[in-house]
Amino acid sequence: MSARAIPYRPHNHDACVSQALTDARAICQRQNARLTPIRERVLELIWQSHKPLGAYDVLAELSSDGHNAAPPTVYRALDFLQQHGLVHRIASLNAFIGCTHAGESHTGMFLICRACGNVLELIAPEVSTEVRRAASGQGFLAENTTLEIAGLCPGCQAEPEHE
Amino acid sequence: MSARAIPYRPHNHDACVSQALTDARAICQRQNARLTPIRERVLELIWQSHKPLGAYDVLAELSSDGHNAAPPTVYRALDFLQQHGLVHRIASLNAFIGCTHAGESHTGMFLICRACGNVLELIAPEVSTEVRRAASGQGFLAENTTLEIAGLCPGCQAEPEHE
DNA sequence: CCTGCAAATGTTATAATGTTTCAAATTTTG
DNA sequence: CAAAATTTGAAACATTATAACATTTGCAGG
Repeated sequence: MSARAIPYRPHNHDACVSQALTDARAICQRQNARLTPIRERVLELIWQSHKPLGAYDVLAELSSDGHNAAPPTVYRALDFLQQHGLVHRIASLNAFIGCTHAGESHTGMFLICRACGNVLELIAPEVSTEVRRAASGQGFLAENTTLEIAGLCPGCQAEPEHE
Repeated sequence: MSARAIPYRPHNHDACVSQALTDARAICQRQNARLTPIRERVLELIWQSHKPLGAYDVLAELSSDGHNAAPPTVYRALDFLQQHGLVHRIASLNAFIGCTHAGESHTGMFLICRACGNVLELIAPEVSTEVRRAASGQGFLAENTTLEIAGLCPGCQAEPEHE
């Protein structure tokens, strides 16, 4: 898997999207899962930026496509994409973001900039290790970790308080 | 601050509640914050168990008190309690739980049992350290961490799959 | 080919969670 | 006490998510 762009920095985002779609197709094929047009379109919409998108935002985009969709359509597509590790849900925002580590088994950790809204997904093995250790120290069997960190990205620390 | 009960194990829960209320009064006094009757009642309700309670659950309890409250009443009380570190919001559950470390400055980590629904709040300095390290490794200024771990508590691992 | 099953999608309605707004009451302060 | 600030009441509304059931589509086996 190739080097990854940093959300906060300018980059050719179209490349992110097409890479994500290519990866997704491969992953679904490998898993015998059907990346139907709707699902692919939702994935593409989610990937429009590195800012998480709400389900109803996706819905609105679909509508402006001319696709007359209802909420369940979107939620079902998102469920599918989550199940196959293609998108993540950000619980603290009720929103969804494309997985930048699809295919790799991982527990994501999300750095959410409260100023620009971009989110960086990070794999931090040392964090995962300590989390597991802390849980098992209590005899707790950890299955699923939600780790979301709100704050300021490098760019927004530099120029505080304006778009 | 005294030893803390473990949610998963039987304990005199009334003691938890009254301890929490006593602590809360002291903390609010110290901070010149007004723990009004509604706020105190909401805190008490949240503390009824070690399972997180939804805002509308609190609302229902208030109603059965005879108190005819509307949603904003509950959300305002919960905001206040959060602001003063007396309750936490569990983002992955849209629910609230009493803080078992009120007064101590901390970043909570929550072990959520998917079987019995109890939640243990944990302070794990090594985890916090690694989280900070991972964030600042990206030049990210971390302000607020959401760390919620779903899984099975010791008791529910022992007797799998029944109430 | 076609038939029948399973998976996916459409459609309508509704549930669950959370906020805005403005008015009234209460508490604090000068 | 009077003015200001905080808290609460109340109604409406916004947002997020799911339930239930009908319909269509893709596909395997006869």
